[in-house]
Amino acid sequence: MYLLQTAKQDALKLLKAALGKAYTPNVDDLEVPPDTTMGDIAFPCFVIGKGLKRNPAELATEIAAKVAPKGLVVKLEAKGPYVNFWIDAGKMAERVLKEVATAKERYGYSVSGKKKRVLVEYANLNTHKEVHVGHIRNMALGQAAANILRAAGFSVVPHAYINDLGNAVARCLWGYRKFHADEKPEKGEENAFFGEVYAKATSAMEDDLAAREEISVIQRELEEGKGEWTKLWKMTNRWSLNGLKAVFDDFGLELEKIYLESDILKSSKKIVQTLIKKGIAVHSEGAWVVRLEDEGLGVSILVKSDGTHLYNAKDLGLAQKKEEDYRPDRSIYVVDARQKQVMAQLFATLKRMGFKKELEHLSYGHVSLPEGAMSSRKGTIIRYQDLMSALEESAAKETRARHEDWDEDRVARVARTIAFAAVKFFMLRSDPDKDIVFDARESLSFEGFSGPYLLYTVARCRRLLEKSEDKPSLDDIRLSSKEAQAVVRALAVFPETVLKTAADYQVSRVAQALFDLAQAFSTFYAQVPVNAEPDEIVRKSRLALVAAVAQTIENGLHLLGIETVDEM
RNA sequence: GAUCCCGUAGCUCAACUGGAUAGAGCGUCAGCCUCCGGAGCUGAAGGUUACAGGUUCAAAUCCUGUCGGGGUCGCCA
Repeated sequence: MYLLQTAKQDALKLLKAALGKAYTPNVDDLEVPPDTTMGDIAFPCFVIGKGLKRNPAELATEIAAKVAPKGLVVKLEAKGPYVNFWIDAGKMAERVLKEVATAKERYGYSVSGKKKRVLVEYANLNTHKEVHVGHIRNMALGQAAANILRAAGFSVVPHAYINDLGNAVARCLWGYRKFHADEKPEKGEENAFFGEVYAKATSAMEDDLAAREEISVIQRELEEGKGEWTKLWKMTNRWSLNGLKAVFDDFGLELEKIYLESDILKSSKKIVQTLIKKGIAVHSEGAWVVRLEDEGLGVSILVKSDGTHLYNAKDLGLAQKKEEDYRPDRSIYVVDARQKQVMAQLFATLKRMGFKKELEHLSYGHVSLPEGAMSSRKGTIIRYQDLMSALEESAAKETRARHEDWDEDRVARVARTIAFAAVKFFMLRSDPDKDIVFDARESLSFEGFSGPYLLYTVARCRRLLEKSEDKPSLDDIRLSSKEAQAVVRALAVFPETVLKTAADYQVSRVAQALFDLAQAFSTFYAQVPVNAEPDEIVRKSRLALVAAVAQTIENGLHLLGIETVDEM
């Protein structure tokens, strides 16, 4: 058990002793006071005050007077309607530093997930389209969620589902033959190339009924898997998939499996047939649909009137395939918030099919630009490759200026890490469910609440340790300054942050906790000497603190899918 | 029209899910490198939490309404 949990248990014991049978408090009743001068743990007395028909402030005073501090709690005091508990600062520092030193790269981890198997579906990109900043948010979020669940003791299967059929693909093939026949995109340019073709095709077919009919024919041929169009598709799809896989590698995604729409279409069709037989899917206006109006979910179209299948149908096949492959306890879909209804329809349909697994839609908000929504027509899409090279270039410039003696290779390597830290942190630092405005200028600034700031903090820690002639020591820990204690406190809450986040996927909380820790450390660093401290025992204690900070920030960043550097 | 989400400092976001004095970053202003990395630190200014009611010991948070922004609503995902 981590320190803070133990301390809370100690506080609970005292409360139970004071309250007797009147009320049995649990961990959720405890809070963290807004200010450290008010202690480390707080128990509000409003609820029990109401139950006992007593004034909460009086109750708090009574409770505080009734019991004497014990265990990790060294002091308790009533302040208004709250009972506040202070944790023994010395013991806290000692235990936290030892916990970090013992657990190392697993500090913050737990076994609460009991190895339950959780599927995390994310990075659902489309072939024949481009990859842009919106997808970056998806990839960053999915990766972080998977890592955090794993840290909480779940057995996680991260995987992607690639849409490589469907109307968009047909549209793109049509445009390819019409405008770019026989062209082959250069390696690394596949996504951008198809993005352009797709955009061109879309505007060309807009007012062209004949074109729409042609595209519909193409799609049907693709679904049947034969004919000239399928031949062409096999080639372009390979190119496109290579482009997507290059992005996955570049972004550092660990996907255990990549499902392709084209592979599961067959079983999807079968499921639709079964649904029709069972009467769950019905014929309506030429299409096959599932009527979900009574659940307030409208109508889910599975098969269009031209006979081709929609994603609602294909996702059914995918769900079944995943069930066969993994028998998960829980399934999480990381999908854009705009598809809330579609996801709800999918879950509802699966339920009607008899699916009993826990299904969750981890939805995330839309990414827009300061000048408004991205639009391929207006040419305001920020492509993955373009953004990353701009960030890397900017980081390289800064790095070069700081390290004139570094060769270009080293500069590029570090710049790359900084660039990824910047973009991933930017995507993860705000509440997933909220829309965000992606300001390229801000993401290039590398200051303040940013990934590079955290890398910088780690680098400073590493240099301190490297330059020191001593090793950190845990034997006799002396950290009396308030700056050091603030750092210890920030270290102590980290495990709870991870655990909580594994439950609600609010990944931004981890980003925030790391920033709080880094800020506390920066203040400590500016105010308190480490290597220049004359007293050896104090010096070695501070070194231990520095080591713990570096370790914890690194752990947290890794959960967010961010690598660190020793120097920058 | 129906339905869902959102509205907090000039800008971008927090606020432990109903708790104590609403906090950060950017930007602005004023300081800090003869101790370890200034991608940093310290401080200041900046708020009627869109508005109006209501619920209760307590509301940025819950309810109702108004205004404003966005998403979705039968063949694109």
